[in-house]
Amino acid sequence: MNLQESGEMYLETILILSQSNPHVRSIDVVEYMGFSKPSVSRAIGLLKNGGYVSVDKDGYLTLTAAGAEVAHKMYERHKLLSDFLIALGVSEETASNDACKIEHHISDESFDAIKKYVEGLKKEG
Amino acid sequence: MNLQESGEMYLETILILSQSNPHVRSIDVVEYMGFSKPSVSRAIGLLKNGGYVSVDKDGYLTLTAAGAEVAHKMYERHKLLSDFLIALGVSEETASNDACKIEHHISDESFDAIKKYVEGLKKEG
DNA sequence: TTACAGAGTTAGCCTCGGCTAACCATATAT
DNA sequence: ATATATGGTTAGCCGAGGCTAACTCTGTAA
Repeated sequence: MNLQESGEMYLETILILSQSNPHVRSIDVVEYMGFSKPSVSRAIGLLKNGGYVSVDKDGYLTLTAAGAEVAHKMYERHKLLSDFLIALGVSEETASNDACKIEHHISDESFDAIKKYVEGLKKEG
Repeated sequence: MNLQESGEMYLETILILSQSNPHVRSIDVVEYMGFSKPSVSRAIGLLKNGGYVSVDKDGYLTLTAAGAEVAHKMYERHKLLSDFLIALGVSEETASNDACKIEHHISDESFDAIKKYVEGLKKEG
């Protein structure tokens, strides 16, 4: 299975929800992402099939090691790209929206470069 | 007609080709983008239909005012985002590839913020 | 026990944007 | 005059990823 942008978004969403919810179900993903139940159902099925998510008998979703790796990568990118845009004067909402799109398209090389830059900014104060 | 990412790419490509070619035909777009003739044919048809491109009797493509506006916007974004990434130490090739994707997803607000930052860098030298 | 609400699945539709195969039209070269 | 190369179009396939309608469970409440 080749993870597409949408797959990455689902994984990141599960991670985010698991930080505030004791359990994450498909219906939580439905509410968070604003997609229909069948869309989420299929997407989760594909991620499960691809070894990114496991689903227990109660319908609780857990990220596998592979899924967690992707989710954390996207989440880190999201936070850092947001911070970066905010540092340049962009509003929080726009920064978050843009980060959400860019995080799936940027290369490791570019992301790492931006990361170093942002960390440099922090040190300078 | 709502312009998608792919439409923006076609328009930008026509602009780029028109800077080095006396005339731009669909076949030139085919070679530049690496897509099949039918894919380009349909895409150009849609852009023509949407009022972004006009095609004369010899098959020469011209951007309309609306098409040129989009193309220049994308081209400016592409150049500036590349420059920016290069300034952060990213290789030219990666910078260009990433710019190519980001240019379609970033908001005006974020782009303008990055633009100001890059222009600031230039002044500082 | 019957009914209803909540969660998930199945079936099938739609758009976007690639693709191939095959065809058409024109222009040049034998 | 016929053959071939070039450029473009038509028809139709495919995967990704949304959607609705309608179904199936399951658990709780009347």
